[in-house]
Amino acid sequence: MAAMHRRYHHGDLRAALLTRAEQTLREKGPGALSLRELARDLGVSHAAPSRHFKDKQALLDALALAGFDRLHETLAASREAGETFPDRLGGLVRAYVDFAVANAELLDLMYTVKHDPAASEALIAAAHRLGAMAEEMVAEGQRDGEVREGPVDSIALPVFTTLHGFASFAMSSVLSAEQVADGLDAVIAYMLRGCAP
Amino acid sequence: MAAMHRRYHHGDLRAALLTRAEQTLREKGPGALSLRELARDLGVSHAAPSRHFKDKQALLDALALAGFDRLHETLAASREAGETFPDRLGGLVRAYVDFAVANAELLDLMYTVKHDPAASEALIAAAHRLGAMAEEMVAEGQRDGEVREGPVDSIALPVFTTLHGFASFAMSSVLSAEQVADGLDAVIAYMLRGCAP
DNA sequence: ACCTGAACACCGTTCAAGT
DNA sequence: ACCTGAACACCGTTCAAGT
Repeated sequence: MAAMHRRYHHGDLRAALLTRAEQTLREKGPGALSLRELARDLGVSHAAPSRHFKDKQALLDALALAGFDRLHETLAASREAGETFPDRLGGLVRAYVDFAVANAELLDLMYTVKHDPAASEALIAAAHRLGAMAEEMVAEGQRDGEVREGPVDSIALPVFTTLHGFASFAMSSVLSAEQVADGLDAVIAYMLRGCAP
Repeated sequence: MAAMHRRYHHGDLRAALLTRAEQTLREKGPGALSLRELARDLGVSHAAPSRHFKDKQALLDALALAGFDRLHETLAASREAGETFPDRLGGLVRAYVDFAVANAELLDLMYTVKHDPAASEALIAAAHRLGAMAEEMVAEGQRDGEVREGPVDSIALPVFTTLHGFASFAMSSVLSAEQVADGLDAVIAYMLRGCAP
């Protein structure tokens, strides 16, 4: 085993790049993210990352996609807990906001305007999967008579919109941590008024 | 006048840099924004911009700040038109969404997570000025009995949040132009339910 | 005041070559 | 398959020097 010591990278360079990239994204911001530094940190030549990501944007896209997966898992888990529609909605909002605060730079990356429209297809699909969760929750609420009738979209879209808007304010520090905590209940109450039969 | 021809820049390099920067931001995206190219385009040495912006981030901040000013003007104008609260709210939403679609990259820049918390003070203040507009509108609606009673913030914050969330989806192309147009009325109706007495 | 020109330390990307 | 090393064309920032 000493023979292959430091020859090739330890197994999965791709995963190592993503992990390390997210770490520096969180600690030093998106501006400090450099492929060359990443390679240096991982003890690999600066050209090595290109085997796994065709360019820097491809790494950023992969990072964003992984972020959507994790957010999706988190929200799905929150949806399980909660007997009533208000409980489930409240749980969803809190989970989304918590993720936004804990992963501000990543969430920013996830929703950043892509100038190349074709490249963002997978990211848009991932966002739609999130929207679909809101739809399911609303539809379930309608079946139980806890949510007003009408096209699911006409309620799920505004709900998802408010959810994301609040998280967006929280992550961009337009709202302080205190304002987020203080405003949360009012926002949830308002959302419930918008959903009420 | 031929004597000063091409010696110094045409009067206001600072303003020229901002104008040109916003143009390339819109046309080629934020990744293509380079100080050196900007200087080249304006026929000035690559070190000249540093006289007006201490670094690249300072230029981006100035750009974002100017964006907030323009958005503020646009929204203030939309608020004048409209006799009833629903009319004024609808006008505000449409104005914000129009701005978001027409200036997606700029709005993204305006709300981008700044890793240096101190640097973004002025930007946060600008966002708060926008929030204050929502507060005024809600307070006015309360006086006229068109909006439910209670602390202004408990209604204005969710309203502003929904507003921004929808614009954010529109600009990040999570929603297509069609989905934005189709969803607008449902979102406004939902907001009004959240505000209703 | 405002700008130039050179210099420095970085980038991302590509490509022949190695194992 | 996976990585290296050198090369290329760019960056942002700084700083003496010019007018």
